[in-house]
Amino acid sequence: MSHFGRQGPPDIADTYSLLVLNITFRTTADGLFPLFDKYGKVVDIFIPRDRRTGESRGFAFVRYKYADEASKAVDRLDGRMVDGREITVQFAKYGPNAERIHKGRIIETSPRSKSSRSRSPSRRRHHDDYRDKGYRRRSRSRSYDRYERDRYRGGRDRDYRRRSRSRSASPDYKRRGRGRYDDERRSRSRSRSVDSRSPARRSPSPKRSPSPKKSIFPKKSPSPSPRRESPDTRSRDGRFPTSRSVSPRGRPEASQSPSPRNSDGDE
DNA sequence: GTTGAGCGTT
Repeated sequence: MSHFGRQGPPDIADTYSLLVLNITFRTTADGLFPLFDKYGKVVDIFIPRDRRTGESRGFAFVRYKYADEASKAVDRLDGRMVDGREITVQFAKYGPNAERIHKGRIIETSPRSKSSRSRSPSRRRHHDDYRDKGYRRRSRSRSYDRYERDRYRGGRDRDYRRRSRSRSASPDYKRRGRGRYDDERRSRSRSRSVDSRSPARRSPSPKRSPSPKKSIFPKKSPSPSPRRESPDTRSRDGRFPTSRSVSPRGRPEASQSPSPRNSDGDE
């Protein structure tokens, strides 16, 4: 009874949906219930959450029984501080089934589901069209970003969507002066160690890679990210377990000339 | 433990 949206949509025929944005990721329906219930009769509250992690996406849907109450809640709760964050309450524009909603009320539903429902022509396309709907995460959560991209792989449209939301941010001003500073610092560094005591230390960037390990390969080192290979992976047989990295032609001599080929699939 | 534009499930 306390948990909403646990069994699915109860009845959205005579309910008004409110979209609550900007809520904390820890805010739950129970936490919003008393807040919204104070302004009207809340039929149900649903908070979409990720299917992989199961965390809230940052917004919730509050269904009211009456429009007047919903409107009041929007006017009252819109801009309210919840859990230390200002939430944004407004009428939902889209319904759960892609229906059109006016003032939180569904005004357009399945047009064919009114007369005869004997035939069910809409009984296909019920697959999990996750990316079809443009399922996007809520943010580029640090490392999760890479993790997701690795999973989907090949989703160019996804990237496009993500980049689109940069319209509100302009952190380009923050990266100013850094280049100049770098240049200046580099200049100074050079002047300092002109040939005082470290002739081999004429690196323009002593802070970047002071000790790039041993130069195993005389040249060719385009890999800025030297991913460490699992020691146990190649320790299994004492040789390179890679199938295509050994010798596609059949050359048994692979231990002498370990081709620095990083064919791990940079794409 | 983390993040922050947006429109939804059994």
